[in-house]
Amino acid sequence: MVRQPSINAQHRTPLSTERIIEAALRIVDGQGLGRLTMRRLGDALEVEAMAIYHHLPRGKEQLLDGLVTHVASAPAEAAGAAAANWRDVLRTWAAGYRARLLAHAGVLPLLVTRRNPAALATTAGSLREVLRRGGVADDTAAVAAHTLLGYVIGHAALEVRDTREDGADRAVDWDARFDAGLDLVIGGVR
Amino acid sequence: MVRQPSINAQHRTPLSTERIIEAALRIVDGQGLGRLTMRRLGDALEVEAMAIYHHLPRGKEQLLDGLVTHVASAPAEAAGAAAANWRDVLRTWAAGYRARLLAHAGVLPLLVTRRNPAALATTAGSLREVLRRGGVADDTAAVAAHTLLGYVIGHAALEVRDTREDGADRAVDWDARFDAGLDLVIGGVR
DNA sequence: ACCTGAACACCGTTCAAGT
DNA sequence: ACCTGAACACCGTTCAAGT
Repeated sequence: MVRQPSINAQHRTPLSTERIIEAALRIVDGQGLGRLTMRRLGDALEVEAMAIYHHLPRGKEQLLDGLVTHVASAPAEAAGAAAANWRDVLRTWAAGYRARLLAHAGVLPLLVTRRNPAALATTAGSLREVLRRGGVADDTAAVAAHTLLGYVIGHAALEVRDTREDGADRAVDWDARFDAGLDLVIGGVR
Repeated sequence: MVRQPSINAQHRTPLSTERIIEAALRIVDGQGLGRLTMRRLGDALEVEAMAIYHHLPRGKEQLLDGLVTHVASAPAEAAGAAAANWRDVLRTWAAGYRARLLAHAGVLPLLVTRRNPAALATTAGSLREVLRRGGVADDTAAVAAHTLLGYVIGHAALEVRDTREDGADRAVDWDARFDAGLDLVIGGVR
């Protein structure tokens, strides 16, 4: 029998980096990036704000880095990319990545900063890998990977801002728009 | 003869929205967005921070909106776009817009927010116009305009973060990378 | 090891007051 | 009309102290 730790006001389930990042993401998704403060985050975790520094010594900077990693690190699955059509693999990845960015739109501004460059590099690298395994030349693969990743991020930015057509207030079918642009980008790779 | 207002400690050249925005952009470009505070901006303008509110009643929100408009509103020149090759017109616009975004990289996070949607809409509209005058069908033009604008913004984001290749520390030739991606996007439009 | 409480140097913004 | 000064309710972070 495993000894259960006694739970009371003093000894709660302890904080962890994961729990902190998840709580922070919940605040950003629900209330926006501007309302993510160390004090509010502490409240959400039922802890004093200063307790967070014990787990994230670099403070808020490290917290934001964690959010970027959590949202932006979503590499394409290279498994079986040689067998399957690599265009379909990239299309599937792009759809998922777009959904991810839109679900956490509040994190988008952080993705566009100098912070935490490794997060996006991993994702970009996985796209290159899919292309190379699909038989695309190295140079072309590098260009296509960055073009595709840039397109998905930039398009998500336009969607979030809901850029209207031409000043007219005609609504845009963003799903169709994204797919058409995606075909344009992926279709151009050879 | 026009009467010159006397200039002394009391009656300096008065504040204006333009001067405020320009000073703010200088701070962002030189020290980063995080160091743009109303108090520091006041210092730069040799005025108390509270004086700014007289010109920007919505305060910092309005200040940031102004920065976005100043940086992101750079429409393509449609003049003579029918005569000239529209692909060249778009290529030239893209190069200029990219340079603009990189010169004011600190503003990039603001471009990716819900604020001030009109700024980007104008730019997107001008791209559509260039395409339509070049004889591209309406639907295709709308897609291509958003794809191109999304690509340029997203690519600028990748550049600012200096996404390394694949985890290796091999440096990327961003100029060449951008041009190649641009050809991919523009070349795909028909 | 993990968390708290008080304190410090900042923020954005309001509001009444000065010229 | 245009700007100032004091004040308020917040920030992020430090540091010594508690358990």
